[in-house]
Amino acid sequence: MSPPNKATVKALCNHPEWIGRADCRQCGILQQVLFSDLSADDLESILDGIFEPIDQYGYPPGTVLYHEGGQDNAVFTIRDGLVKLVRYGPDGDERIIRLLKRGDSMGLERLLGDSYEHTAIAVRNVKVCRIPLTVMQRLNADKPRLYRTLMEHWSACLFQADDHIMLLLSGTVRNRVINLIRWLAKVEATEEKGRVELLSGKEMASMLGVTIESVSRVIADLKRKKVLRYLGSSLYEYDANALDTYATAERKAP
Amino acid sequence: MSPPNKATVKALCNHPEWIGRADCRQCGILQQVLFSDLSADDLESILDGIFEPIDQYGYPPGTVLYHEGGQDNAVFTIRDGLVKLVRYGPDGDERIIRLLKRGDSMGLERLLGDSYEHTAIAVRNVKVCRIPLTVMQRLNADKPRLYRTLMEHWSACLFQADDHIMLLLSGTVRNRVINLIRWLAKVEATEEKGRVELLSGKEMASMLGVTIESVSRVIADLKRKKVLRYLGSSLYEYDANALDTYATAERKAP
DNA sequence: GACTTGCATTGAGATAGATCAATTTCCCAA
DNA sequence: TTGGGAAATTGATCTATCTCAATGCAAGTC
Repeated sequence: MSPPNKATVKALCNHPEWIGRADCRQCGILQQVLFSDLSADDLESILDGIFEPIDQYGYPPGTVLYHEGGQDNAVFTIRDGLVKLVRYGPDGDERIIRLLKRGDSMGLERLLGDSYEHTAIAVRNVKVCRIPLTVMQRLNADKPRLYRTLMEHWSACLFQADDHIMLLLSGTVRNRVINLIRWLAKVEATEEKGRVELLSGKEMASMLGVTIESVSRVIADLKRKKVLRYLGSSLYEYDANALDTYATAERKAP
Repeated sequence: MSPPNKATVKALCNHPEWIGRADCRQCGILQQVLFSDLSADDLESILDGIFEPIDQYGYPPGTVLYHEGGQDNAVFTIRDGLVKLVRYGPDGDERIIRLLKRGDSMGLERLLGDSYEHTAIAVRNVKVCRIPLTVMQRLNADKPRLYRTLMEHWSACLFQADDHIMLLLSGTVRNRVINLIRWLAKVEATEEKGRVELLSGKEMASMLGVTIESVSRVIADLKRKKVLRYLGSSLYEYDANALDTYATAERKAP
Protein backbone atom coordinates (compact mmCIF):
# COMPACT_ATOMS: atom_id res chain seq x y z
CA MET A 1 0.00 0.00 0.00
CA SER A 2 2.93 2.33 0.68
CA PRO A 3 5.25 3.38 -2.14
CA PRO A 4 7.85 0.73 -2.93
CA ASN A 5 11.23 1.57 -1.47
CA LYS A 6 14.51 0.80 -3.12
CA ALA A 7 14.79 -2.66 -1.67
CA THR A 8 11.42 -3.87 -2.84
CA VAL A 9 12.11 -2.56 -6.31
CA LYS A 10 15.38 -4.38 -6.45
CA ALA A 11 13.38 -7.42 -5.58
CA LEU A 12 10.93 -6.69 -8.33
CA CYS A 13 13.73 -6.48 -10.82
CA ASN A 14 15.24 -9.76 -9.91
CA HIS A 15 12.00 -11.57 -9.79
CA PRO A 16 9.54 -11.06 -12.58
CA GLU A 17 7.64 -7.82 -12.19
CA TRP A 18 4.51 -9.56 -11.12
CA ILE A 19 3.38 -8.58 -7.65
CA GLY A 20 0.25 -10.54 -7.17
CA ARG A 21 -3.40 -10.91 -7.78
CA ALA A 22 -5.28 -7.69 -7.13
CA ASP A 23 -8.03 -7.73 -4.59
CA CYS A 24 -10.11 -4.77 -5.62
CA ARG A 25 -12.19 -5.07 -2.47
CA GLN A 26 -9.15 -4.09 -0.48
CA CYS A 27 -7.96 -1.39 -2.83
CA GLY A 28 -6.75 1.66 -0.96
CA ILE A 29 -7.45 4.02 -3.82
CA LEU A 30 -10.69 2.47 -4.91
CA GLN A 31 -12.54 5.74 -4.89
CA GLN A 32 -10.16 7.12 -7.48
CA VAL A 33 -10.11 4.33 -9.96
CA LEU A 34 -12.16 2.77 -12.66
CA PHE A 35 -14.43 0.80 -10.40
CA SER A 36 -15.28 3.61 -8.06
CA ASP A 37 -18.88 3.75 -9.17
CA LEU A 38 -19.66 0.16 -8.44
CA SER A 39 -21.29 -1.03 -5.28
CA ALA A 40 -19.64 -3.58 -3.03
CA ASP A 41 -22.00 -6.20 -4.38
CA ASP A 42 -21.24 -5.39 -7.96
CA LEU A 43 -17.58 -5.57 -7.21
CA GLU A 44 -18.06 -8.90 -5.56
CA SER A 45 -19.91 -10.40 -8.48
CA ILE A 46 -17.37 -9.08 -10.92
CA LEU A 47 -14.41 -10.44 -9.12
CA ASP A 48 -16.06 -13.80 -8.80
CA GLY A 49 -17.27 -13.97 -12.36
CA ILE A 50 -14.26 -12.96 -14.37
CA PHE A 51 -12.04 -15.57 -15.83
CA GLU A 52 -9.08 -13.36 -16.67
CA PRO A 53 -7.55 -12.09 -13.45
CA ILE A 54 -6.66 -8.53 -12.57
CA ASP A 55 -3.02 -8.58 -11.62
CA GLN A 56 -0.66 -6.11 -10.07
CA TYR A 57 2.80 -5.40 -11.40
CA GLY A 58 5.77 -3.35 -10.30
CA TYR A 59 8.34 -1.75 -12.57
CA PRO A 60 11.54 0.21 -12.06
CA PRO A 61 12.11 3.57 -13.77
CA GLY A 62 12.65 3.36 -17.49
CA THR A 63 10.57 0.25 -18.05
CA VAL A 64 8.32 0.36 -21.07
CA LEU A 65 4.84 -0.68 -20.01
CA TYR A 66 3.48 -0.74 -23.52
CA HIS A 67 4.40 0.55 -26.94
CA GLU A 68 2.65 2.90 -29.28
CA GLY A 69 1.00 0.64 -31.79
CA GLY A 70 1.30 -2.30 -29.42
CA GLN A 71 -1.59 -4.56 -28.69
CA ASP A 72 -1.55 -5.94 -25.21
CA ASN A 73 -5.19 -6.49 -24.41
CA ALA A 74 -5.50 -4.49 -21.26
CA VAL A 75 -5.99 -1.12 -19.70
CA PHE A 76 -4.04 -0.06 -16.64
CA THR A 77 -4.60 1.77 -13.42
CA ILE A 78 -1.63 3.33 -11.71
CA ARG A 79 -1.39 2.40 -8.06
CA ASP A 80 1.80 4.25 -7.34
CA GLY A 81 4.55 6.13 -9.04
CA LEU A 82 4.66 8.21 -12.17
CA VAL A 83 4.34 7.16 -15.79
CA LYS A 84 5.10 9.20 -18.87
CA LEU A 85 3.20 8.75 -22.11
CA VAL A 86 5.49 9.62 -24.98
CA ARG A 87 5.65 9.83 -28.72
CA TYR A 88 8.66 10.20 -30.90
CA GLY A 89 9.40 13.03 -33.29
CA PRO A 90 10.75 12.61 -36.82
CA ASP A 91 14.33 12.48 -35.55
CA GLY A 92 13.43 9.99 -32.89
CA ASP A 93 13.42 12.51 -30.08
CA GLU A 94 11.17 11.58 -27.23
CA ARG A 95 8.32 13.98 -26.53
CA ILE A 96 6.35 13.63 -23.34
CA ILE A 97 2.66 14.00 -24.01
CA ARG A 98 1.34 13.38 -20.54
CA LEU A 99 2.44 12.44 -17.04
CA LEU A 100 0.23 10.04 -15.15
CA LYS A 101 0.08 9.64 -11.41
CA ARG A 102 -1.57 7.42 -8.84
CA GLY A 103 -5.20 6.82 -9.63
CA ASP A 104 -4.91 7.69 -13.32
CA SER A 105 -5.82 5.19 -16.00
CA MET A 106 -3.87 4.52 -19.11
CA GLY A 107 -4.49 2.66 -22.29
CA LEU A 108 -8.20 3.43 -22.36
CA GLU A 109 -7.89 3.92 -26.10
CA ARG A 110 -7.73 0.13 -26.39
CA LEU A 111 -11.41 0.08 -25.53
CA LEU A 112 -12.08 1.80 -28.82
CA GLY A 113 -9.16 1.08 -31.11
CA ASP A 114 -6.74 -1.66 -32.02
CA SER A 115 -3.58 -0.38 -30.44
CA TYR A 116 -2.10 2.00 -27.94
CA GLU A 117 -1.61 5.60 -28.93
CA HIS A 118 1.49 6.28 -26.91
CA THR A 119 4.44 4.52 -25.44
CA ALA A 120 4.11 4.29 -21.65
CA ILE A 121 7.32 4.43 -19.65
CA ALA A 122 7.82 4.33 -15.89
CA VAL A 123 9.40 7.52 -14.58
CA ARG A 124 9.68 6.30 -11.03
CA ASN A 125 9.09 2.96 -9.43
CA VAL A 126 5.59 2.14 -10.48
CA LYS A 127 2.86 -0.20 -9.37
CA VAL A 128 0.01 -0.81 -11.78
CA CYS A 129 -3.09 -2.93 -11.97
CA ARG A 130 -3.55 -4.59 -15.30
CA ILE A 131 -7.19 -4.92 -16.24
CA PRO A 132 -7.79 -7.22 -19.21
CA LEU A 133 -9.98 -5.85 -21.97
CA THR A 134 -12.26 -8.83 -21.59
CA VAL A 135 -13.01 -7.71 -18.05
CA MET A 136 -13.76 -4.20 -19.20
CA GLN A 137 -16.01 -5.43 -21.96
CA ARG A 138 -17.86 -7.72 -19.65
CA LEU A 139 -18.24 -4.91 -17.18
CA ASN A 140 -19.49 -2.49 -19.76
CA ALA A 141 -22.10 -4.93 -20.83
CA ASP A 142 -23.21 -5.78 -17.30
CA LYS A 143 -22.87 -2.51 -15.46
CA PRO A 144 -23.63 0.55 -17.55
CA ARG A 145 -22.85 2.56 -14.47
CA LEU A 146 -19.21 1.99 -15.22
CA TYR A 147 -19.55 4.18 -18.26
CA ARG A 148 -19.81 7.26 -16.21
CA THR A 149 -16.56 6.58 -14.41
CA LEU A 150 -14.97 5.79 -17.71
CA MET A 151 -16.08 9.11 -19.10
CA GLU A 152 -14.70 10.81 -16.07
CA HIS A 153 -11.36 9.25 -16.75
CA TRP A 154 -11.41 10.35 -20.37
CA SER A 155 -12.29 13.81 -19.31
CA ALA A 156 -9.57 13.85 -16.66
CA CYS A 157 -7.03 12.98 -19.34
CA LEU A 158 -8.36 15.73 -21.50
CA PHE A 159 -8.13 18.32 -18.76
CA GLN A 160 -4.61 17.32 -18.14
CA ALA A 161 -3.80 17.62 -21.80
CA ASP A 162 -5.33 21.07 -21.74
CA ASP A 163 -3.17 22.00 -18.79
CA HIS A 164 -0.16 20.78 -20.65
CA ILE A 165 -1.08 22.93 -23.62
CA MET A 166 -1.45 25.93 -21.35
CA LEU A 167 1.92 25.07 -19.86
CA LEU A 168 3.52 24.98 -23.29
CA LEU A 169 1.92 28.27 -24.19
CA SER A 170 2.97 29.88 -20.93
CA GLY A 171 5.83 31.92 -22.29
CA THR A 172 9.39 31.85 -21.11
CA VAL A 173 11.36 28.78 -20.18
CA ARG A 174 11.44 30.05 -16.60
CA ASN A 175 7.72 30.11 -16.46
CA ARG A 176 7.32 26.70 -17.91
CA VAL A 177 9.85 25.11 -15.62
CA ILE A 178 8.35 26.75 -12.58
CA ASN A 179 4.85 25.74 -13.56
CA LEU A 180 6.02 22.21 -14.12
CA ILE A 181 7.58 22.13 -10.67
CA ARG A 182 4.39 23.46 -9.16
CA TRP A 183 2.42 20.82 -10.94
CA LEU A 184 4.73 18.08 -9.72
CA ALA A 185 4.55 19.43 -6.20
CA LYS A 186 0.79 19.34 -6.40
CA VAL A 187 0.27 15.87 -7.79
CA GLU A 188 3.11 14.02 -6.15
CA ALA A 189 1.84 14.53 -2.66
CA THR A 190 5.12 13.31 -1.21
CA GLU A 191 4.99 12.30 2.39
CA GLU A 192 6.60 15.53 3.50
CA LYS A 193 4.96 18.78 2.58
CA GLY A 194 7.20 21.27 0.86
CA ARG A 195 9.23 18.71 -1.03
CA VAL A 196 9.22 17.61 -4.63
CA GLU A 197 11.03 14.93 -6.47
CA LEU A 198 11.91 16.49 -9.80
CA LEU A 199 12.15 14.68 -13.10
CA SER A 200 15.47 14.29 -14.85
CA GLY A 201 16.59 17.30 -16.84
CA LYS A 202 16.03 15.43 -20.04
CA GLU A 203 12.49 14.59 -19.07
CA MET A 204 11.59 18.09 -18.08
CA ALA A 205 13.14 19.35 -21.29
CA SER A 206 11.22 16.98 -23.50
CA MET A 207 8.03 17.79 -21.70
CA LEU A 208 8.47 21.54 -22.11
CA GLY A 209 10.02 21.70 -25.53
CA VAL A 210 13.26 23.30 -24.36
CA THR A 211 16.85 22.19 -23.97
CA ILE A 212 18.34 20.38 -21.01
CA GLU A 213 20.77 23.22 -20.47
CA SER A 214 18.03 25.80 -20.21
CA VAL A 215 16.21 23.72 -17.62
CA SER A 216 19.41 23.30 -15.68
CA ARG A 217 20.07 27.03 -15.70
CA VAL A 218 16.60 27.86 -14.45
CA ILE A 219 16.95 25.41 -11.62
CA ALA A 220 20.43 26.63 -10.76
CA ASP A 221 18.98 30.12 -10.58
CA LEU A 222 16.12 29.02 -8.36
CA LYS A 223 18.61 27.40 -6.05
CA ARG A 224 20.67 30.58 -5.95
CA LYS A 225 17.51 32.48 -5.04
CA LYS A 226 16.74 29.98 -2.26
CA VAL A 227 13.47 29.00 -3.88
CA LEU A 228 14.74 25.45 -4.19
CA ARG A 229 17.13 23.55 -1.99
CA TYR A 230 18.64 20.27 -3.06
CA LEU A 231 18.26 17.36 -0.66
CA GLY A 232 19.73 14.55 -2.74
CA SER A 233 18.37 12.02 -5.27
CA SER A 234 16.39 14.60 -7.26
CA LEU A 235 14.52 15.58 -4.13
CA TYR A 236 14.11 19.29 -3.48
CA GLU A 237 12.70 21.43 -0.76
CA TYR A 238 10.77 24.34 -2.18
CA ASP A 239 9.34 27.65 -1.09
CA ALA A 240 5.78 27.51 -2.36
CA ASN A 241 5.09 31.21 -2.07
CA ALA A 242 8.23 32.17 -3.90
CA LEU A 243 7.38 29.72 -6.65
CA ASP A 244 3.94 31.20 -7.05
CA THR A 245 5.35 34.68 -7.14
CA TYR A 246 7.97 33.90 -9.73
CA ALA A 247 5.52 32.03 -11.91
CA THR A 248 3.16 34.93 -12.29
CA ALA A 249 5.53 37.84 -11.84
CA GLU A 250 7.10 36.92 -15.18
CA ARG A 251 6.23 38.61 -18.41
CA LYS A 252 7.40 42.18 -18.58
CA ALA A 253 9.92 42.55 -15.80
CA PRO A 254 11.88 45.75 -16.45
CA MET B 1 -26.38 20.86 -46.07
CA SER B 2 -23.71 22.76 -47.98
CA PRO B 3 -21.46 25.26 -46.22
CA PRO B 4 -23.18 28.60 -45.65
CA ASN B 5 -22.18 31.17 -48.23
CA LYS B 6 -21.75 34.82 -47.49
CA ALA B 7 -25.35 35.72 -48.23
CA THR B 8 -26.90 33.22 -45.88
CA VAL B 9 -24.59 34.30 -43.13
CA LYS B 10 -25.53 37.88 -43.64
CA ALA B 11 -29.06 36.74 -43.17
CA LEU B 12 -28.14 34.94 -39.99
CA CYS B 13 -26.65 38.08 -38.56
CA ASN B 14 -29.62 40.23 -39.18
CA HIS B 15 -32.11 37.74 -37.95
CA PRO B 16 -31.50 36.05 -34.65
CA GLU B 17 -28.97 33.28 -35.00
CA TRP B 18 -31.57 30.60 -34.82
CA ILE B 19 -31.77 28.54 -37.98
CA GLY B 20 -34.43 26.02 -37.21
CA ARG B 21 -35.41 22.80 -35.59
CA ALA B 22 -32.91 20.05 -36.34
CA ASP B 23 -34.18 16.96 -38.05
CA CYS B 24 -31.60 14.40 -37.09
CA ARG B 25 -33.11 11.87 -39.46
CA GLN B 26 -32.01 14.05 -42.34
CA CYS B 27 -28.62 14.93 -40.94
CA GLY B 28 -25.96 14.86 -43.59
CA ILE B 29 -23.18 14.15 -41.17
CA LEU B 30 -25.08 11.74 -39.00
CA GLN B 31 -22.39 9.12 -39.16
CA GLN B 32 -19.92 11.51 -37.60
CA VAL B 33 -21.93 12.84 -34.74
CA LEU B 34 -23.15 11.90 -31.34
CA PHE B 35 -26.08 9.83 -32.50
CA SER B 36 -24.20 7.79 -35.03
CA ASP B 37 -24.56 4.60 -33.09
CA LEU B 38 -28.29 4.66 -32.87
CA SER B 39 -30.56 2.79 -35.22
CA ALA B 40 -33.19 4.57 -37.26
CA ASP B 41 -35.82 3.31 -34.87
CA ASP B 42 -34.01 4.56 -31.84
CA LEU B 43 -33.56 7.90 -33.47
CA GLU B 44 -37.24 8.01 -34.27
CA SER B 45 -38.28 7.28 -30.73
CA ILE B 46 -35.89 9.84 -29.35
CA LEU B 47 -37.01 12.60 -31.56
CA ASP B 48 -40.61 11.90 -30.77
CA GLY B 49 -40.14 11.54 -27.06
CA ILE B 50 -38.01 14.52 -26.16
CA PHE B 51 -39.60 17.62 -24.83
CA GLU B 52 -36.69 19.97 -25.25
CA PRO B 53 -35.98 20.40 -28.93
CA ILE B 54 -32.64 20.10 -30.68
CA ASP B 55 -32.14 23.34 -32.53
CA GLN B 56 -29.71 24.59 -35.10
CA TYR B 57 -27.96 27.91 -34.89
CA GLY B 58 -25.67 29.91 -37.12
CA TYR B 59 -23.04 32.37 -35.96
CA PRO B 60 -20.64 34.75 -37.68
CA PRO B 61 -16.91 34.72 -36.87
CA GLY B 62 -16.05 36.05 -33.46
CA THR B 63 -19.28 35.06 -31.79
CA VAL B 64 -18.90 33.55 -28.35
CA LEU B 65 -20.88 30.33 -28.21
CA TYR B 66 -20.33 29.79 -24.53
CA HIS B 67 -18.05 31.01 -21.78
CA GLU B 68 -15.60 29.20 -19.56
CA GLY B 69 -17.46 28.76 -16.32
CA GLY B 70 -20.76 29.36 -18.07
CA GLN B 71 -23.69 27.10 -17.55
CA ASP B 72 -25.88 26.81 -20.58
CA ASN B 73 -27.37 23.37 -20.27
CA ALA B 74 -26.37 21.88 -23.55
CA VAL B 75 -23.70 20.19 -25.56
CA PHE B 76 -23.07 21.11 -29.17
CA THR B 77 -22.29 19.41 -32.42
CA ILE B 78 -20.61 21.43 -35.14
CA ARG B 79 -22.35 21.14 -38.46
CA ASP B 80 -20.13 23.52 -40.35
CA GLY B 81 -17.31 25.93 -39.84
CA LEU B 82 -14.55 26.13 -37.31
CA VAL B 83 -14.68 26.86 -33.59
CA LYS B 84 -11.82 27.67 -31.28
CA LEU B 85 -11.81 26.67 -27.63
CA VAL B 86 -9.77 29.19 -25.70
CA ARG B 87 -8.57 30.03 -22.25
CA TYR B 88 -7.01 33.22 -21.06
CA GLY B 89 -3.55 33.62 -19.56
CA PRO B 90 -2.76 35.72 -16.49
CA ASP B 91 -2.44 38.88 -18.60
CA GLY B 92 -5.69 38.18 -20.38
CA ASP B 93 -4.02 36.91 -23.53
CA GLU B 94 -6.13 34.46 -25.45
CA ARG B 95 -4.66 30.99 -25.84
CA ILE B 96 -6.23 28.56 -28.25
CA ILE B 97 -6.49 25.13 -26.72
CA ARG B 98 -8.26 23.36 -29.53
CA LEU B 99 -9.79 23.90 -32.93
CA LEU B 100 -13.00 22.08 -33.67
CA LYS B 101 -14.37 21.25 -37.08
CA ARG B 102 -17.46 19.79 -38.65
CA GLY B 103 -18.62 16.69 -36.83
CA ASP B 104 -16.80 17.49 -33.59
CA SER B 105 -18.67 17.87 -30.33
CA MET B 106 -18.08 20.54 -27.78
CA GLY B 107 -19.16 21.12 -24.24
CA LEU B 108 -19.21 17.43 -23.35
CA GLU B 109 -17.73 18.37 -19.99
CA ARG B 110 -21.19 19.57 -19.04
CA LEU B 111 -22.25 15.95 -18.86
CA LEU B 112 -19.92 15.54 -15.91
CA GLY B 113 -19.40 18.95 -14.37
CA ASP B 114 -21.20 22.15 -13.61
CA SER B 115 -19.74 24.47 -16.19
CA TYR B 116 -17.81 24.69 -19.41
CA GLU B 117 -14.06 24.38 -19.30
CA HIS B 118 -13.29 26.71 -22.17
CA THR B 119 -14.68 29.66 -23.99
CA ALA B 120 -15.94 28.64 -27.42
CA ILE B 121 -15.64 31.21 -30.20
CA ALA B 122 -16.58 30.91 -33.86
CA VAL B 123 -13.57 31.26 -36.13
CA ARG B 124 -15.55 31.12 -39.33
CA ASN B 125 -19.23 31.16 -40.03
CA VAL B 126 -20.49 28.31 -37.97
CA LYS B 127 -23.56 26.14 -37.84
CA VAL B 128 -24.14 24.12 -34.70
CA CYS B 129 -26.76 21.83 -33.29
CA ARG B 130 -27.57 22.53 -29.69
CA ILE B 131 -28.42 19.38 -27.78
CA PRO B 132 -29.96 20.04 -24.36
CA LEU B 133 -28.45 18.18 -21.45
CA THR B 134 -31.84 16.76 -20.63
CA VAL B 135 -31.86 15.04 -23.99
CA MET B 136 -28.41 13.62 -23.40
CA GLN B 137 -29.35 12.41 -19.97
CA ARG B 138 -32.50 10.81 -21.22
CA LEU B 139 -30.56 9.17 -23.99
CA ASN B 140 -27.89 7.88 -21.71
CA ALA B 141 -30.48 6.28 -19.53
CA ASP B 142 -32.44 4.76 -22.40
CA LYS B 143 -29.76 3.81 -24.87
CA PRO B 144 -26.53 2.69 -23.30
CA ARG B 145 -25.24 2.26 -26.81
CA LEU B 146 -24.80 5.99 -26.94
CA TYR B 147 -22.02 5.70 -24.41
CA ARG B 148 -19.71 4.20 -26.90
CA THR B 149 -20.10 7.08 -29.29
CA LEU B 150 -19.66 9.45 -26.44
CA MET B 151 -16.43 7.79 -25.48
CA GLU B 152 -15.32 8.01 -29.06
CA HIS B 153 -15.88 11.73 -28.97
CA TRP B 154 -13.93 12.09 -25.76
CA SER B 155 -11.13 10.13 -27.21
CA ALA B 156 -11.20 12.14 -30.43
CA CYS B 157 -10.79 15.31 -28.38
CA LEU B 158 -7.93 13.77 -26.56
CA PHE B 159 -6.16 12.71 -29.71
CA GLN B 160 -6.52 16.19 -31.01
CA ALA B 161 -5.11 17.61 -27.82
CA ASP B 162 -2.20 15.23 -28.18
CA ASP B 163 -1.62 16.41 -31.72
CA HIS B 164 -1.64 19.96 -30.50
CA ILE B 165 0.96 19.09 -27.89
CA MET B 166 3.11 17.46 -30.54
CA LEU B 167 2.64 20.58 -32.66
CA LEU B 168 3.79 22.78 -29.82
CA LEU B 169 6.79 20.56 -29.23
CA SER B 170 7.66 20.45 -32.90
CA GLY B 171 10.56 22.84 -32.75
CA THR B 172 10.97 25.98 -34.79
CA VAL B 173 8.27 28.47 -35.58
CA ARG B 174 8.56 27.47 -39.23
CA ASN B 175 7.78 23.92 -38.38
CA ARG B 176 4.85 24.77 -36.24
CA VAL B 177 3.31 27.11 -38.75
CA ILE B 178 3.75 24.62 -41.54
CA ASN B 179 2.30 21.83 -39.48
CA LEU B 180 -0.65 24.00 -38.57
CA ILE B 181 -1.26 24.74 -42.23
CA ARG B 182 -1.07 21.08 -43.05
CA TRP B 183 -3.52 20.32 -40.33
CA LEU B 184 -5.92 22.98 -41.57
CA ALA B 185 -5.58 21.69 -45.11
CA LYS B 186 -6.44 18.23 -43.90
CA VAL B 187 -9.45 18.98 -41.78
CA GLU B 188 -11.00 21.80 -43.68
CA ALA B 189 -11.72 19.71 -46.73
CA THR B 190 -12.47 22.80 -48.77
CA GLU B 191 -14.37 22.21 -51.96
CA GLU B 192 -11.25 22.63 -54.05
CA LYS B 193 -8.32 20.37 -53.35
CA GLY B 194 -5.06 22.17 -52.83
CA ARG B 195 -6.57 25.19 -51.10
CA VAL B 196 -6.68 26.24 -47.48
CA GLU B 197 -8.33 29.06 -45.70
CA LEU B 198 -5.83 30.16 -43.11
CA LEU B 199 -6.64 31.58 -39.70
CA SER B 200 -5.84 35.14 -38.87
CA GLY B 201 -2.26 35.81 -37.89
CA LYS B 202 -3.33 36.49 -34.35
CA GLU B 203 -5.13 33.19 -34.14
CA MET B 204 -2.26 31.19 -35.51
CA ALA B 205 0.07 32.98 -33.16
CA SER B 206 -2.02 32.29 -30.08
CA MET B 207 -2.40 28.69 -31.10
CA LEU B 208 1.33 28.17 -31.56
CA GLY B 209 2.68 30.30 -28.77
CA VAL B 210 4.60 32.66 -31.04
CA THR B 211 4.21 36.25 -32.19
CA ILE B 212 2.09 37.53 -35.04
CA GLU B 213 5.16 38.88 -36.75
CA SER B 214 6.92 35.55 -36.74
CA VAL B 215 3.92 33.88 -38.28
CA SER B 216 3.74 36.57 -40.91
CA ARG B 217 7.38 36.14 -41.78
CA VAL B 218 7.08 32.42 -42.20
CA ILE B 219 4.13 32.84 -44.49
CA ALA B 220 5.84 35.57 -46.47
CA ASP B 221 8.74 33.23 -46.93
CA LEU B 222 6.51 30.38 -48.05
CA LYS B 223 4.94 32.68 -50.59
CA ARG B 224 8.36 33.70 -51.84
CA LYS B 225 9.22 30.05 -52.21
CA LYS B 226 5.99 29.42 -54.15
CA VAL B 227 4.77 26.95 -51.54
CA LEU B 228 1.77 29.17 -50.93
CA ARG B 229 -0.06 31.49 -53.27
CA TYR B 230 -2.54 34.03 -52.02
CA LEU B 231 -5.97 33.93 -53.61
CA GLY B 232 -7.78 36.50 -51.49
CA SER B 233 -9.80 36.45 -48.27
CA SER B 234 -7.29 34.33 -46.35
CA LEU B 235 -7.57 31.64 -48.98
CA TYR B 236 -4.34 30.13 -50.20
CA GLU B 237 -3.33 27.64 -52.82
CA TYR B 238 -0.64 25.34 -51.53
CA ASP B 239 1.88 22.87 -52.81
CA ALA B 240 1.30 19.85 -50.63
CA ASN B 241 4.57 18.12 -51.46
CA ALA B 242 6.62 21.18 -50.76
CA LEU B 243 4.83 21.64 -47.45
CA ASP B 244 5.58 18.08 -46.44
CA THR B 245 9.19 18.49 -47.43
CA TYR B 246 9.69 21.72 -45.54
CA ALA B 247 7.97 20.38 -42.45
CA THR B 248 10.25 17.43 -42.05
CA ALA B 249 13.42 18.77 -43.69
CA GLU B 250 13.80 21.16 -40.75
CA ARG B 251 16.06 20.53 -37.83
CA LYS B 252 19.72 20.49 -38.77
CA ALA B 253 19.98 21.93 -42.25
CA PRO B 254 23.61 22.94 -42.79
C1' DG C 1 40.17 2.39 -5.38
C1' DA C 2 40.42 3.49 -10.28
C1' DC C 3 37.41 3.37 -14.52
C1' DT C 4 33.40 3.79 -16.98
C1' DT C 5 29.18 5.77 -18.11
C1' DG C 6 25.56 8.79 -17.90
C1' DC C 7 23.82 13.22 -16.28
C1' DA C 8 24.03 17.77 -14.62
C1' DT C 9 26.48 22.15 -14.73
C1' DT C 10 28.70 26.07 -16.59
C1' DG C 11 30.63 29.19 -20.03
C1' DA C 12 30.99 31.60 -24.43
C1' DG C 13 29.30 32.52 -28.82
C1' DA C 14 25.66 32.13 -32.39
C1' DT C 15 20.84 32.84 -33.66
C1' DA C 16 15.92 32.37 -33.87
C1' DG C 17 12.48 34.81 -32.49
C1' DA C 18 10.63 38.78 -29.72
C1' DT C 19 10.08 43.57 -29.55
C1' DC C 20 9.44 48.13 -31.25
C1' DA C 21 8.17 51.02 -34.85
C1' DA C 22 6.72 52.28 -39.33
C1' DT C 23 4.23 51.45 -43.50
C1' DT C 24 1.15 49.06 -46.53
C1' DT C 25 -2.67 46.24 -47.67
C1' DC C 26 -7.10 44.67 -47.17
C1' DC C 27 -11.85 44.98 -46.19
C1' DC C 28 -15.99 47.06 -45.65
C1' DA C 29 -19.27 50.65 -45.07
C1' DA C 30 -20.71 55.06 -46.47
C1' DT D 1 -15.33 55.31 -55.26
C1' DT D 2 -13.54 56.84 -51.28
C1' DG D 3 -12.05 56.78 -46.52
C1' DG D 4 -11.11 54.71 -42.14
C1' DG D 5 -9.64 51.13 -39.17
C1' DA D 6 -7.96 46.72 -38.43
C1' DA D 7 -4.73 43.38 -39.73
C1' DA D 8 -0.66 42.12 -42.22
C1' DT D 9 3.96 43.23 -43.61
C1' DT D 10 8.55 44.69 -43.23
C1' DG D 11 12.80 46.49 -41.19
C1' DA D 12 16.00 47.27 -37.40
C1' DT D 13 17.26 46.11 -32.95
C1' DC D 14 17.64 43.28 -28.80
C1' DT D 15 17.62 39.27 -26.00
C1' DA D 16 16.30 34.73 -24.41
C1' DT D 17 17.40 30.53 -25.63
C1' DC D 18 19.94 27.21 -28.32
C1' DT D 19 24.35 25.22 -29.56
C1' DC D 20 28.71 23.58 -28.86
C1' DA D 21 32.22 22.30 -25.86
C1' DA D 22 34.47 21.58 -21.57
C1' DT D 23 34.14 20.11 -16.90
C1' DG D 24 32.28 18.13 -12.77
C1' DC D 25 29.89 14.79 -10.23
C1' DA D 26 27.65 10.50 -8.75
C1' DA D 27 26.58 5.51 -9.19
C1' DG D 28 27.77 1.20 -10.55
C1' DT D 29 31.58 -2.16 -12.11
C1' DC D 30 35.74 -4.56 -12.30
